[in-house]
Amino acid sequence: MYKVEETIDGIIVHGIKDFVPEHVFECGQCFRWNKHPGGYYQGVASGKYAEVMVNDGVLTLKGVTKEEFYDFWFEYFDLGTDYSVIKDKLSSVDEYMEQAVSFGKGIRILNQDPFETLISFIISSNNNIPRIKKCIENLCRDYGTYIKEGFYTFPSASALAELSEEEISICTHAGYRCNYISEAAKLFEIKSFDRNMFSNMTIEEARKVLCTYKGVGPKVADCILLFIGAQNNAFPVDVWVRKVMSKLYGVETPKQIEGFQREYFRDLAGYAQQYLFYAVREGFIKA
DNA sequence: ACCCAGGATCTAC
DNA sequence: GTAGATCATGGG
Repeated sequence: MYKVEETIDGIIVHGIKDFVPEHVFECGQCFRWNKHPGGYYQGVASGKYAEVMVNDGVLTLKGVTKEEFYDFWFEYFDLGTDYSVIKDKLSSVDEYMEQAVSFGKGIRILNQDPFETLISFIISSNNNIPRIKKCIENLCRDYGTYIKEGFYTFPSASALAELSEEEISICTHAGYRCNYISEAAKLFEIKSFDRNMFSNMTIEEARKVLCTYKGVGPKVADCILLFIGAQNNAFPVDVWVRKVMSKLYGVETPKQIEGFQREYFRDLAGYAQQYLFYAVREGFIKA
């Protein structure tokens, strides 16, 4: 399906479709990838550093071996999913979706690390993306493992669990969320979760479990379910999506939105949400 | 000084 | 079960 070749400092993958790194990394699902002046994205996922570039159907991954690609990056970038099918279906839903999909045509929903996603989206609540990224990078620099100059792993649950709230506060400046981070890390040590566990539950059950972690409510729970790749029909509703739902579709309350998106987007709700969120937040769709 | 950001929690009804 | 106040932080 894909042809993979090793190079002197990484690999190249042929036959790539529907993959624009800027769309993938800037659409709000992850916080630890940044554009390098050299034109590629660099970042760390699950303890592994990579440089990412896509040109004419060829994915270049520097710092990655063939083995690491099959063991990890293939799933991380969701390369087993054909986004052409998803985009065709969503584009035919209505004109807003057609616009949103055309704008974010290179989005792929990543399969991210559960604990990192949990903590990252706890930090995201009532916060803006630049600050979220700073909080997370501070956390990684102080309590993650050094990889190379300027790059660290995301801290383990046990590393964060043994910190005081004050230590977390001094490090992150995350305000009242420091208590949530501390409590969630401690609970995760006792009661962890993964993608497989939540994909074998109904979405309602999975949400209920996630909301037992302090700082996780309905919106953050859906972000976690979607961005660890457990539930493709999770539909996170933040201030931007709320605006879209109100102005484009005339649904207001959380219950109205839930009922509408389920019926309207079905099993593609998560993808629909992400195309809409990206297009609205970037000002391509006015709402 | 005020408003906002990928909201959640706590309290009161 | 649901409306309202409150929660730290930094940027506009």
